[in-house]
Amino acid sequence: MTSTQQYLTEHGIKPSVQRLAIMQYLLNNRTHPTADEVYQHLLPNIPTLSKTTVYNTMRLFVEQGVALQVDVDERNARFDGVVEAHAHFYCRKCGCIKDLPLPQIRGVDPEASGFTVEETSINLKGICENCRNAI
Amino acid sequence: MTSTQQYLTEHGIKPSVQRLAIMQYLLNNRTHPTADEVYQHLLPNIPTLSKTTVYNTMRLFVEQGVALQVDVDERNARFDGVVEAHAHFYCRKCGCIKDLPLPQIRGVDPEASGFTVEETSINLKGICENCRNAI
DNA sequence: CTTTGTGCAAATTCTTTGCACCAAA
DNA sequence: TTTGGTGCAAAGAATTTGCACAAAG
Repeated sequence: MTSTQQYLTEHGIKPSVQRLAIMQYLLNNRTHPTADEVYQHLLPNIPTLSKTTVYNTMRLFVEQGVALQVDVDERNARFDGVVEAHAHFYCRKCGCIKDLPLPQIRGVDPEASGFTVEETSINLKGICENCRNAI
Repeated sequence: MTSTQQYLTEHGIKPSVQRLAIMQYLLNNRTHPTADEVYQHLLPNIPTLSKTTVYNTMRLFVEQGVALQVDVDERNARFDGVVEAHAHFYCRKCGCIKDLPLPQIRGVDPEASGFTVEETSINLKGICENCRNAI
């Protein structure tokens, strides 16, 4: 049983009140929230919280590998505290984002979960051939 | 040999000068350009072109299924005239986007093409269970 | 003390909207 | 003449930046 505080420390992140609250929120609410959603939900508990801090913290989390930025909603950046490999399903009607275990993607019935899939995208990120050779 | 004009017409798009030029650009330059890149490249030939028209046209193209919006670059929307299923590789250093045939993704050596893959994301879009049942 | 985190306000950037003019059928 | 396309200017929205204050070791 590793505490959130330990978790952050192990990843080189100093655990401030704000950072702990944001990470807790990401882990407890797996809704892939926007920066604003995180901000709105934490504001009652941390009245001095600013959106800048949420953005700063999200960037730090992504850099340190304890969060992912999900690029499925073209309007807002969304963040995910689950860093294990999995796929995302984005609903065009209500805007929700659901997790899908990877084996399910390759299964016989991609819509077994009740989703109507209209589009699938696979995006890789890294360093391209040219940039790698240029080092 | 289907002309671009026929191609647009077949998909319910009236082929104006601007629309033809934009579709030609997408098909000839498979660089997944941003709206601004399309605008800048076409401006010399169509001096009255406005960015609004580029955005309008891109939305129309995506709606009519002759272009895709690629969500791999968190800063800008990018567009792709190739609508056949394929994956994208985004280079974090130079910002280029390369196409990858789907079979390559599942192959033994994902980096055979010379890319260093740091992150893979699979995103589905459609209608979720709740929204489908709510109709 | 010294370093790092926080947060306000302003700036930046991308995209959309409102509206008027233009073009084609 | 009516419909739809184009484009300018302005608005809107998400995110970043500059800077000063606060907190922690």
